[in-house]
Amino acid sequence: MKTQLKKGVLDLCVLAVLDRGDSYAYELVNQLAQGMQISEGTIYPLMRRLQAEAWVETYLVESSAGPSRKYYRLTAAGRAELDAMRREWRDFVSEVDLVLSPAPQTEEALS
Amino acid sequence: MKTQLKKGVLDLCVLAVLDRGDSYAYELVNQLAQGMQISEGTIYPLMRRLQAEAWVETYLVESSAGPSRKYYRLTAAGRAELDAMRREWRDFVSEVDLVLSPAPQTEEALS
DNA sequence: CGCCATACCTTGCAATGCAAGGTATCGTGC
DNA sequence: GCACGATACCTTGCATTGCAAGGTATGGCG
Repeated sequence: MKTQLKKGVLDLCVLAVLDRGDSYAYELVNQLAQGMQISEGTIYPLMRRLQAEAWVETYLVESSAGPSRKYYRLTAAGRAELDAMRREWRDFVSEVDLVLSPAPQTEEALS
Repeated sequence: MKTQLKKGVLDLCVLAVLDRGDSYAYELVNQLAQGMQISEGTIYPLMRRLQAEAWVETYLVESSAGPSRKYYRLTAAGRAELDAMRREWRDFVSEVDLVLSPAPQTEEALS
């Protein structure tokens, strides 16, 4: 999957996944990696940004099969942002599809 | 419109517009700027990239209202690339929409 | 001649995805 | 006990690309 296309969409995807239930970075990578391809080097800085924006908050949970997991939970602000991003995404897709669709030829263009 | 979302889509949009007829950078900006917001600082490096990939070729046309225009014409390779990019775009949108759609809850998740 | 629109272009910055590499914890097998 | 793989965290440096800001040149108009 083309790297550039993902820019600006991964935030949305992560928030959407978190909206279905709390999770931690390592798990998020594995979930999203199935269809989207995303690596650890991407997710950790990303989660820091989301937290810096106060869209998520964290809590530690000890694991019986490795180090403690840092779980992320959507905040109210995060949920609001998710809604806004969903709208932006829809508008963006519409806009691009409009450009991609064959333009209705004008009368003079048909000569 | 969010800057990051455009990354990787502008190539596609420009190729799609050129597929409807030759054009020059200054005009492309004005056309795309209506819905997409794109500036000159973006288009000129972009056109150079497209040309470097041999997806477009150029020819000069003198204008009666300013300096000569550098027209861009899609090459056969450019048209093939456009088709490939259209498919990538569709797949990408499907993938993101899949993540955004509420996941079908599994039996155990419903406990 | 000055000014605006047209039309070209470059430089430097910001954002972000990723590969590569590093650290620590836990269970399993020897 | 100890090596090893899986789990889980993290950082550094690079590549790509959109954009603001600024620069140059042409042609028509007052």
